[in-house]
Amino acid sequence: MSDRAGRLWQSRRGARPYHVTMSRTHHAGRPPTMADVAARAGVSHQTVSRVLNDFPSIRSETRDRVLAAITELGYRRNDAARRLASARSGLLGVVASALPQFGPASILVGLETAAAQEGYRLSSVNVVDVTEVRFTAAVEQLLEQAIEALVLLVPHRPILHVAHALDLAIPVIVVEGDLTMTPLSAGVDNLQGARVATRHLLNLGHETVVHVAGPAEWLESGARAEGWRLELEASGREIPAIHWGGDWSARSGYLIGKSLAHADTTAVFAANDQMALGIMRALAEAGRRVPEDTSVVGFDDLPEAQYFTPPLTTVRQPFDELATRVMQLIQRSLAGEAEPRVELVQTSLVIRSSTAPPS
Amino acid sequence: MSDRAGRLWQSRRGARPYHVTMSRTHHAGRPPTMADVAARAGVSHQTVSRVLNDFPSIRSETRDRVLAAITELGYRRNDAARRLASARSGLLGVVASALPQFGPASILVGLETAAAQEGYRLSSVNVVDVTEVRFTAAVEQLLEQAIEALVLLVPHRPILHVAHALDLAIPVIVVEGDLTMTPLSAGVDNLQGARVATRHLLNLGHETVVHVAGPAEWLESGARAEGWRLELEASGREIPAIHWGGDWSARSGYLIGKSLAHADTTAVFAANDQMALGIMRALAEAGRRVPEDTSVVGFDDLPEAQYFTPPLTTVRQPFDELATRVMQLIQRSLAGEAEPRVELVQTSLVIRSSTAPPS
DNA sequence: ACTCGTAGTGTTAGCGCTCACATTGGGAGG
DNA sequence: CCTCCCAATGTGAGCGCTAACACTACGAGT
Repeated sequence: MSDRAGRLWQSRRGARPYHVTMSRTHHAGRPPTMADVAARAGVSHQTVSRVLNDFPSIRSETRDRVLAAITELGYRRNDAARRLASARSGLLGVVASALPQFGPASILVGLETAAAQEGYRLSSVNVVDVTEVRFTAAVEQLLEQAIEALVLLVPHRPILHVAHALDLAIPVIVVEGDLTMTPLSAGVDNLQGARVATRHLLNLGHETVVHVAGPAEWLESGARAEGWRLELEASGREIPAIHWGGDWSARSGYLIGKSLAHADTTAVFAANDQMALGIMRALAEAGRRVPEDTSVVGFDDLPEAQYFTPPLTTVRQPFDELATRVMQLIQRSLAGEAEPRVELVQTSLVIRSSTAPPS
Repeated sequence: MSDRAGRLWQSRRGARPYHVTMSRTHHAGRPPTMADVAARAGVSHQTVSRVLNDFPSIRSETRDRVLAAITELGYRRNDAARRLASARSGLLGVVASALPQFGPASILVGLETAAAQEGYRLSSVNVVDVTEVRFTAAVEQLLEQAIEALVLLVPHRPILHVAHALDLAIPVIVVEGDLTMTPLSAGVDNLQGARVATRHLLNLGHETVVHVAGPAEWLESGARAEGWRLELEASGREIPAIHWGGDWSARSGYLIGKSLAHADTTAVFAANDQMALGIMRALAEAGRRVPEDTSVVGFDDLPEAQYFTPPLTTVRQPFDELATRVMQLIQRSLAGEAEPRVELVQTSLVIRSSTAPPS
């Protein structure tokens, strides 16, 4: 008999560095293998394998015997051996750069769900400081795991150039990045979203709209700024200088917001909700009311945005749908479909109380 | 010759289900192995292995030859084979349940950083709907990957009982959970934080404090409610009924906040910042000013909390430090130290403008 | 009766690594 | 000058699984 029934086995042999020598003698405590299960069930190891992999032609009585043996021994399949023998990892690699942010985190969770439905799992790495070295190391680490596709949630322009230069043999899907640079990409239609936001403010009667942009190296920043510019241009309005220096944080919005609190700014389009929050705070402290004196629009539609003071008019990003589309791209590409493809997910304007006609 | 130099290799053999038959014939396009590198460098495969694993006794000229061969062939180590042969995964498993939330996401990122410094990698699974079945499946999936320790970022009471019953042979670290149930756990000192928050309000002169709790099945909810209760009790104050029904979201705070907008509530302690935001919104809509009519304290210190209207007084959680402590627990346990241990990270009260003496 | 197909199972050979041990060639110590 | 040791490298086995193919029994078709 092995350990007590139902014990969940797990080797602890491994708790040492690779180079430390150690006897390989099979001590009684090692986790059971397929051969152990096979012996106990009175079948061959291959039959055990077939049961575990849901092959059709197994007598149900045999299957039951195998399953019973598995339970009795507390057997658990060794994923490393499986991957090695099958030359399949079933793994999708994800490199992310701002996981504590609502957007990336939501996409990651959505992707994990979508991947699970197709039998894939995720292996993700968060790159804290986004440098070429760190990024390459992250990709390298994922490739050693034999990921079958790579998803890039790192919308930094320089990094995407690096990614492009890697020239991998697996599909690479860029999410929220430059949707023209990589064959496979998916993203929110930032340009359209920014145009709609700007148009909303113009329709309310504002002469022009000021834009507080995100960090310049993020591609979304560029797309949103471009959408804003295009819409102003299309309406023949004056195009104010872009306020750079934002880093997505409320704090940066607050800092920029302070400089915005002069009388002739009646409408602000912020590149995300957090910065919009900071801007509204700065305006309030300067004695300017939102929306009476200044209208503010954000981008993202955070769950909290509805409860800001005032509730924020913003552009909603459908993260779950984006995740689904990414998974579709991966599957198509894995199935051999080679054409470049850009999945553009549409945003929607959520009008709340932070926007009003100029007074 | 192989492909053009520098090409990053990656097998595509795998893009099919496990049971689909396929020839194993070595086509020219397969990724290079250690043997290929060895042949090119004119050494044995073992020497290549030693170079890759930083063994000391390698002549530097040999090392250079091997490294050159690796670069020329675009060789990349096969992690599955490595794990199988070494019986080590170098993997830490993480089960999380609310990744898009700031707290869990921050801990995960911090843990990934801390783990990387010790040569470990993370394999994480997010459990979207927290049921026993889903949770067990997540753990099972991680165990198949031969994780060396398991971190539970799932502070649901029923789930932790399940986890306890699993009886794993690897260290299990519960983060933010019941710090008495599992031998190894780490968390923020919710009780202390809640007491300090409550005391702050009492010190301002409030008669008593109302508590809006988080979801009952989350252990943090209980600890924060308990801290609040203890502090009121210690001061001999009336203990109002707890407002349950919150789910951490601003929306739930808003709903509860509506019922709070009657005149005799002068101080509210919310179990997190988002709910505090919702409460403040509801109070504002009911014509009650914060902090003049009602003081509000949150918990978390989200980066945005400082820019709420009014800026929120709240309890800061040091997520990064928590992650570091978790890693320390893991290492101690992996090193064989067996005693139960609870790492309690101290919170700090951040006083801003949402609290004031009653008027 | 004799193929033939097929359901159900077993046998064998790797997958690409690391481990343990074997082997070589100097340089230090007697 | 011979031994011994150790640095530097090689050889062989095997980790636990899946792929490919072999095999058996049995019922259907002719």
